[in-house]
Amino acid sequence: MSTVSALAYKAIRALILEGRFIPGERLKEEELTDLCGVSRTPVREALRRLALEGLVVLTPHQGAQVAEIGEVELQEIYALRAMIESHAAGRAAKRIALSAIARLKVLAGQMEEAVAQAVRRRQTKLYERYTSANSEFHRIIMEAADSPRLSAMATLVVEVPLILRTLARYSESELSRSLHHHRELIEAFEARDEDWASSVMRCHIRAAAQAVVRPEGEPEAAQNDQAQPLGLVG
Amino acid sequence: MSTVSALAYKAIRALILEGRFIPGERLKEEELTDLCGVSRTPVREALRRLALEGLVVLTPHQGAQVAEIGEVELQEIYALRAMIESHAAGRAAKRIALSAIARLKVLAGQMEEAVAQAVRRRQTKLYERYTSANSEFHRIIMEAADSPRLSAMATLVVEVPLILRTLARYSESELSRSLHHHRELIEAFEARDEDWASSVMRCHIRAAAQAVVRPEGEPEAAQNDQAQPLGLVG
DNA sequence: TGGCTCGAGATCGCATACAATCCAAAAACA
DNA sequence: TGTTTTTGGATTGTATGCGATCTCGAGCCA
Repeated sequence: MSTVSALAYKAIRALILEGRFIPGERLKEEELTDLCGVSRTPVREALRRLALEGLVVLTPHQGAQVAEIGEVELQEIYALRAMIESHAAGRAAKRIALSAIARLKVLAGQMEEAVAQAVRRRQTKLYERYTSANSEFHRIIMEAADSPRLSAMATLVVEVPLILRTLARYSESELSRSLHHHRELIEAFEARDEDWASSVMRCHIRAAAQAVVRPEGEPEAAQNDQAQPLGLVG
Repeated sequence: MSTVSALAYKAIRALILEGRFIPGERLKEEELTDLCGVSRTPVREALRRLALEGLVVLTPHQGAQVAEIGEVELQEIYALRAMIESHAAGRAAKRIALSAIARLKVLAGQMEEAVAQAVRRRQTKLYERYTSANSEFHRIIMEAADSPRLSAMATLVVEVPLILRTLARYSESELSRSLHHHRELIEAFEARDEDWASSVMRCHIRAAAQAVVRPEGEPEAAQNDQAQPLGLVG
């Protein structure tokens, strides 16, 4: 978009998701004005938009602050995410193009490779390769569902948890299960089985919900089933 | 709220829902400025908010217009509504207070009475009594679900169809079914049966989706199963 | 006559000035 | 010394001015 307002929106959103502002922190308009290099008007519009998307909360005459998310709220959000994404998967099963399915296979392969490599090297960070592939995987399915409103709802529940900078700490067996979910989803799509796809996605999200932990949580001593910190995996 | 911005939001929203602006009509900021008695800034904020809620669409440098909804979009919306409200009913089953259930019974009774009266008098309009009771019925359930984000999503799909000024044209048997759904829902709540409540609500919405027609549709000759035009019934 | 270009008017986007509100620290009082 | 009041600064809310962009019709050319 060519509008300055959209620019401010993206900038502020990025700042929040990068953790430059922590949950609960107050966002002063003038401060953002400096950071974004635009005037207050577009900053205000961006804040209003972010508020409706749930990333910030704003109280009249008191300004905006980054949304705080409690444990129960996080569970609520994951429940909604399971609802939305499973619905999307169901719709996608009837509509997704063969080329899109092919792309899903590539992505699934990339994730498997990334995990295998991380396990081999015993390294704890495979964020980038895994999560970017994972995001695209989910995005493709959401697009295939072909329901703009559903997409809008998805961003509502997918992005908000990110402000917590939550990491999913997956055990090796959990990781493996997640990878199998991806493959099973693809099979369900190829079978054009709405119900199957929907069910697998529901499992996938519910399983992910079990693995989210707070970033300040210390990396505990590894169990024999070694835990892998990741970005959001679900 | 004390802010002028919120006032403008409510005013514009009311104008749209009243049909004072028809779908596709352009909303000029200055025009709204006059109608609301405030300056352009709060009007702009209101329009931005309405855009995110789906009531208006706005394109850069071209202003806002009331959202237009096609037939397929309407079906999409009802599918989402079924998803959202059935989920809400499920959550509500586990949480709803007994006092709220009591209130639901009263409302169900009122709707039954309204329908019975309308059928007796062969009158075609029972909008007000029925629809207000119906709205409260659904609102209570949504509140009992105790999930703010879910509520937000609900307004997204409940309000948008209203700009079409759609009427549900229910046959007497369909009306009867709807009333039975209400009672069945209440029973499911009393049984604290999540799955039952969810399923009934899904039926309720899907059935409603079948009965929505455009307002400009002429009132066809009544079948032997006499059709009752109503507001949104589902 | 039909299509294209260009320009005037209208409208929007952004910046800025002013007013209303809130918060916190200091002062006054019990 | 503890509590209330007041007052100043900071911050948000609202109005308005200016420049940018778009729309649409008149005029021009083929």
